[in-house]
Order: sequence, then structure tokens, then C-alpha cells
Amino acid sequence: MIKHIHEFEINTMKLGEGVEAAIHCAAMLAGVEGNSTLAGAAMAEAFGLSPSYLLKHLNMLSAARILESVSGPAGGYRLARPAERISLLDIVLAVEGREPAFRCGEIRRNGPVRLDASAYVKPCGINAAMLKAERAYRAALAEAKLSDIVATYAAEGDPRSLAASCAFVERHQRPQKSSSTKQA
Amino acid sequence: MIKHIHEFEINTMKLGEGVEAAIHCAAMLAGVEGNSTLAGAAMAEAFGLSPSYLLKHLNMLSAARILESVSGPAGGYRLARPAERISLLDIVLAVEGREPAFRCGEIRRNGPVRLDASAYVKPCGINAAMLKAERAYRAALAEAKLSDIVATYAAEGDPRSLAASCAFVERHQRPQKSSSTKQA
DNA sequence: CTTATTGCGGATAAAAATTATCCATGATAA
DNA sequence: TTATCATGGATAATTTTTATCCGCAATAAG
Repeated sequence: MIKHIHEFEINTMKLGEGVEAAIHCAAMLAGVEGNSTLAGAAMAEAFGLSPSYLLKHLNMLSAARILESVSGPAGGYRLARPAERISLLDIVLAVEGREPAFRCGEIRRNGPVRLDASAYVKPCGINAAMLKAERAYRAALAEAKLSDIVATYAAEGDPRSLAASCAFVERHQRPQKSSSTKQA
Repeated sequence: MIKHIHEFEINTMKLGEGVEAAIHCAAMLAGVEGNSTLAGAAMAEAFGLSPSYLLKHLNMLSAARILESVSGPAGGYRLARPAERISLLDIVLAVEGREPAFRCGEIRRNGPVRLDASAYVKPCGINAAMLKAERAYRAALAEAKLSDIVATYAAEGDPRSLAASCAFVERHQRPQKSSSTKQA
């Protein structure tokens, strides 16, 4: 392994790659018409992702009621509600889980001197500060709606990639039978 | 390993355990007097951590100029600057690295249709939204100073654990020769 | 009713990151 | 000189993430 002068350690607070995939898929699904669906395999192709693994993430989104799925031929996924009511936080929590990034291990208790448990009823101040920061993070993600992402993309994105994306959706979306807006 | 009825997947955006250790150590170091130091092994004992691994994290803090280290017997670590000028963000970035949690893999380019690179000069809107949220996170962490943590602990923490912590520091801190406030 | 397509879930495997240990080295106080 | 301690590299153990596969249920179409 080549070590340059000072090859930096890249151990970072990290979001799984599934989040990126999930958001892109959701944004793409925001472009399908009516109650049509897009197959998971089609989206995997669109982003050059492993189909079988992407399905895992899409499944999380289904479980979280962000997407709806339709089995069978002509089946696939669609948004479970309007893009205006889906936030990036919804997606991140669905894919990455609802636990905070900072988990207090209560290591303050692990020293050689064992105090009574009652000495630790007050929450750890460090934990409190970290969770407060994470609330700010989540609040910002909650503000970001999928519809904003799509609108910004349409308004500011490059026309070529927008056209390619729309063409892809047009080509792969599949109309459904049940004609009303939707049903659980 | 026991699997209960529906053992939840706990895949979460995660901060390494080293962060918790690092913050606790820094908070403890805020309690040492003058330019005295605390040995890494002592802090590992205080929190029931693996000494050799904790040293790695303390080393990161040294490299980031958050801590100073003194070699030799009676050596150890101390804060490199007053606790008022050390934020939780400083510590988190030192230990976890400076990369954002969300790394845009530009998967929008990976589809079957390859557009010219010029179609992607505009940054990905998803990436922008995620980074904006992370800025909010970091801003909150930057507000949280180590001195606040310590002060809150002194004011609101349980007297017993406070006393135990102070006693530990008293017992293990080691005065240094160079008598002025400090020197790099 | 049969067939083909698709999502779902479990089992499992491969790859990568995290956590942890060990040892050689240099610094330094006693 | 000796003992203590931080440093850094090498390496191992463990856990998490990523990925694949297969059988199953649902369902549209013939």
C-alpha cells in the first residue's frame, strides 16, 4: 500500500451510501405521473447501483411508508404521499435508523470507583450537548422537502441531465390499474 | 447471539466511540491545575477503556493542538488552551476527521446514458441540502464549549460523581517543571 | 390456470471500517 | 542508568456495511 507523505486518516462520521441512493430514487419517483410505478431494477440501472442491494433500501422506505410498492409484472415503487410532505429527514431516518449519531456509553460510570446508580440519574452533560446538536441537524433535514429538491433541480440543474432524467422516467414508468389517487 | 422477536436493525449514522472518550478526557483535563498533566493510562482507568486504544484518540487531539503531551515519567496530557476556547466541534473533527457525514458519490452520472461532464458542473442539489444540514450540526457543536460542559457538570451534576471525579484528578495529576502557564 | 415479472425476507458471503493489542522508539524525570 | 510515558507502525479481532442469492407471495397477462 502506497503511503504518501501524510496519507490522511479518513475516519469520519459517516452516512451509508444507501442514503444517497434512497434520496435519488425518491426524487426520481417524484417525477412519475399519477399512480404509475418504477421498478427497483430500473432505478438501480439509472444510478448504476447493485439492484439486489438497492431493493433493501427501497424496502426500508416502504416500511417507513415513504414509498408504496406494487408486486407483480408492471409493479414497482411510487411515492406514498406528495413530495411536499416527504422530507430528507424522513428518508435518512428510514434508511439509517432512528438512533442518534452519538450514543452515550455512560463511560463515566466505568471507572474503578463504583458509585451508586442514583449518582447518575442526571443525564450526562456531554450526551445532552451532542444530542442538542443533532436536533439542529435533524431540524434542518426536516425543512428540506423532496419537492424542494426536485424544484431546484428543475430550475437550476443542467437541461441535459434534466431531460435525460425525464426521458428515463417516461420510458420506464408503468401505469397501474387501481385508478383512484391511491389506496393503502 | 440471542435474536428476539424482531431485533431491530440499528444501522445508524454513527459517531465512533472514540468521540465520547475524547470529550470525557478533555473535560477531565479541564479540571487539572496549572500546567499539570494526567497520564493517558490514568484516564483509561477512569473510564474503563482500553489504554492502548485511548492513546490513539488522545493522539489525534494532540495532533489537532487541542491537547499538549509531555513525555517521560510524570508526563501525560493537558489542555493546549483554555476550556473556553475548545468546542465540541474541535474535538469531534479531530477524532472523526473533517469530512462531512454525507459524501455525494455523484451516482446521478452512473446511469446507462453518459452525458458530457459539463452537464454536471452544477452541484448536486441533494448534496447541497445534506451539507446545509450538516453545517447546522457543526454550528451547534461549535457553540458548545468544553467550559460549558464542565460548568454544567459542576452546577447540575450529582455531588457524589463530581466529588469522585475531582478526587481522581487530584490524585493523578502531576505537576510539571516548566513553571510558566505553558509552552508548546 | 399457467407463466412471467416483481417486491419481500432470510441466509449468507465479501469487503471495509472500527476497535483493540503489541512492540520498538524517543523523550525525560529521578 | 533506569523507569515511565507518549508516539507510531504493524497487526489482529471484531463489527458494520455492502452485496448476492434463493425461495416465497403477489399479480398482470395470456
